[in-house]
Amino acid sequence: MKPPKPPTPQKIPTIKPQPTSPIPPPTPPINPKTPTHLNPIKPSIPPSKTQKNLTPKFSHIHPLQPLQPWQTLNISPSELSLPLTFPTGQTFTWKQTSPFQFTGPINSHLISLKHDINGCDQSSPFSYLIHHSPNPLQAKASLYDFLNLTISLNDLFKSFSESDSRFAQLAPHLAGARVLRQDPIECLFQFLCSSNNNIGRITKMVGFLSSLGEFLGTVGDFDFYEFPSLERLSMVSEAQLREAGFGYRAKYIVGAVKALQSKPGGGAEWLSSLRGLELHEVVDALCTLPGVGPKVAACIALFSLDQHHAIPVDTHVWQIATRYITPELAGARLTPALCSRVAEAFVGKYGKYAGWAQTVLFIGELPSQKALLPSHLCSIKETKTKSTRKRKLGKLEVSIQFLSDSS
DNA sequence: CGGTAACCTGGGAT
DNA sequence: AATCCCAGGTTAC
Repeated sequence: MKPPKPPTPQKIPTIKPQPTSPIPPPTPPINPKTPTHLNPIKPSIPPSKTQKNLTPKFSHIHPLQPLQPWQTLNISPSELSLPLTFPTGQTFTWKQTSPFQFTGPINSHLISLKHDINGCDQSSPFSYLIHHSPNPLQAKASLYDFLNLTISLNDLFKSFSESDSRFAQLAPHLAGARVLRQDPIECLFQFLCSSNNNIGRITKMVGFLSSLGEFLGTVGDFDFYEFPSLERLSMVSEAQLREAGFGYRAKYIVGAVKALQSKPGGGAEWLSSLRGLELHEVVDALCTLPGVGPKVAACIALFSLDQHHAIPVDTHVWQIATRYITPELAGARLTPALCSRVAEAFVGKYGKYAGWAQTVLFIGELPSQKALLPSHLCSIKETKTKSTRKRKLGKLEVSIQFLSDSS
């Protein structure tokens, strides 16, 4: 039994600009001589081992005065599942703030979404609460945009199920798994943190970056910040990031900020302007940024740049593909060339919104979700060491087979 | 141009 | 207990 935690464990006093005024460019508040003073990551996550899964019992009691009461969202559960959308690796800034509630920043709004499973109208069980907003009238529009609600998940699922019987089997268990439409800057820096990394540490790193932004409020045990602008991000040094535990990704962050700031019209505008381009142009442009390769580029493209058929090919997707879509690649290793093969195969199978299908299938592969699926739909994940060994041994053979296949 | 090793870190498996 | 392996990869050789 432990006493209630202090509400603001995460703090970067040397970095945080004045809360109310815009950042004064001539006098950046960072003292580069004292990077060791910076130690925000550790306190951000309590040291106990069992903290993560336990949702606070009274997290609905928060110190913020809500601007307005809860308001209904006109969305059905088949169009949105909170647990299949927020904690599944497309955003790391939203947190579960009670059993059926998630909270996160959308630009400078801080919003909670709640699924009321006891409500009278189960066709429209969601409501939202604006904790903080410079313009509450605009918050709803921002929320709808963020949730990508102009796209009908029902229609997509229907279409995917027609193209793929396995998807049809999976679909009922993964209804409401939605692709968000995030801010491109926020999305970029989140996925810069993701390379060769695990969810827990990515979350900590993103928490660090976030805390460079304007403080928005506290909900449950979590502090929320507006994701920092490039200008604010530029105030943190590589040394500070390394000190904070970013490892080699520290130079990616610093480098990407610089590269973006050198773009005509400013990096944020440059990034957003990619929304109108073709996927290959978007990916090429993103890959010019340090730390952005094909995988990260696809994530940014899909999760923030309206590239609905971008396919981030990671190890999970690779597993799915070799099992169900391109079995001829089974046993081969994940190389860039094969990644694009897999991506093409996904688009061939699911079409224009293949990225959404990929997201659903990816979620189905997550250990947390697998537990909820009927066993016959679960892929057999035997002892890892064995399959890895086999894969390595069979690599040459399979590559040859693949080459002869495609010629 | 395709294949490989190195890269930071921390948690879990061996 | 020490080591290995892996995690939503990218880069440099």
